[in-house]
Amino acid sequence: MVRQRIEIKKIVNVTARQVTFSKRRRGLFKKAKELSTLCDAEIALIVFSSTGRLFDFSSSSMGQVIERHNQQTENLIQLNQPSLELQLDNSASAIAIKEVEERTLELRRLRGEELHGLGLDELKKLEKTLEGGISRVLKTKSEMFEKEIAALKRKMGSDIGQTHEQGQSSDQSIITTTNNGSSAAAPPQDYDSSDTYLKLG
Amino acid sequence: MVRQRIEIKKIVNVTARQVTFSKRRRGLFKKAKELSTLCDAEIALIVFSSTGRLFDFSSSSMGQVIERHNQQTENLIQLNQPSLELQLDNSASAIAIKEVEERTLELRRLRGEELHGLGLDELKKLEKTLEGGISRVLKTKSEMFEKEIAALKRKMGSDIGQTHEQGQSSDQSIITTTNNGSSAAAPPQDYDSSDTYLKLG
DNA sequence: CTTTCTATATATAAAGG
DNA sequence: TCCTTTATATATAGAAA
Repeated sequence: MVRQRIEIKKIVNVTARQVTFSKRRRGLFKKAKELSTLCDAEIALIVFSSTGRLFDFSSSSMGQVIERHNQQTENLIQLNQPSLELQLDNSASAIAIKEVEERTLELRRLRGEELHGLGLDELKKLEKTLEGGISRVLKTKSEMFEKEIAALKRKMGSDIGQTHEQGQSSDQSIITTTNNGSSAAAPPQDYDSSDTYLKLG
Repeated sequence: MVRQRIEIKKIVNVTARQVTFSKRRRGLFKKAKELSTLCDAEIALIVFSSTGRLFDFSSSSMGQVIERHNQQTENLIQLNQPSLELQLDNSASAIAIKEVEERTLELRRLRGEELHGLGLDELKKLEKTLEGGISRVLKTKSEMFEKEIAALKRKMGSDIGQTHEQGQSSDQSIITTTNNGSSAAAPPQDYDSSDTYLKLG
């Protein structure tokens, strides 16, 4: 990257590799610290050199960040590592853990997080699932709005046409959000089969 | 660090913070990957944005690196209690099963299936998650297309001796147009009344 | 939140201690 | 492995889309 661009592949010369490791490791940790400070992010960074030496950094506590990571990704196994072997022998436990992992991966993918290994077909399938999900969520939401509106109308009818202030700020957002989600008036471009995603606006 | 040196302290302006986070996060992950490749280092990097989104990278497997880290730092203890194997297994099993249930429910909700008990806020949150997911899925998909196109152009160029100007990656069109025509992932629920929410528009 | 552009601040490859 | 120095490759602040 400097006097001569280096290719990003393993440096064969051992000495050069160590030197580069030293310098880049420092830079990396510096950047990590800056990011956590500047943007109020929670960061954990663990680095093992090729010689096995450990370097780490955590904006809060390493265990805390790792635990939070586990909660999101739920690689669960982490939590049980002391008795991992024993647990793997236990069929019920092993099965359950496997299930958790499967579902966790699927969840992450639905959140758009673990997409890199996927092929085109899988991405399309994901897309379709997401479109279906959002469609139903929007539908449910609008049903709630309709009920609310109906209830409000009943109330107004039973009153004498007076203005009331009981309306939460929610009803304003109701209208906005609903409009947003249901812009079916102007169909986008061409689609051959799917019509669901137009609801995304 | 550029037109004006910035102080390394929390950026108060929310928008500015997000932008900086986005850019620096990318830089950080890039550096981490380069270091692991160049120097054959084992790296785990976990970042939570201030809004709670997770980003992570691991040169091998996250669990593997974390476990190695734990071994070095001796963070973990437990399992000292002999004769508790059965209990551990049982509790692990119970925990895992509970996790499976939680994740299954979340999955179903993302698929738009188990929405009835939810309140407005939860629906909105779901919607946001789904939109984020689909956005990233589409982005990933279009990136694949772009790569493919670029590869094809290179090929054509070397075959015919033509020069091609790929220009900017202005393929927003791909994203919007790219809805598939294949892969039928049968959506679980009925669509017949799926236009209900349009009435509010 | 992501990305583009541009002007500059940083990081770092090389080489030598 | 760690510190220089120097010349150059990258990263990124700010503004805007």
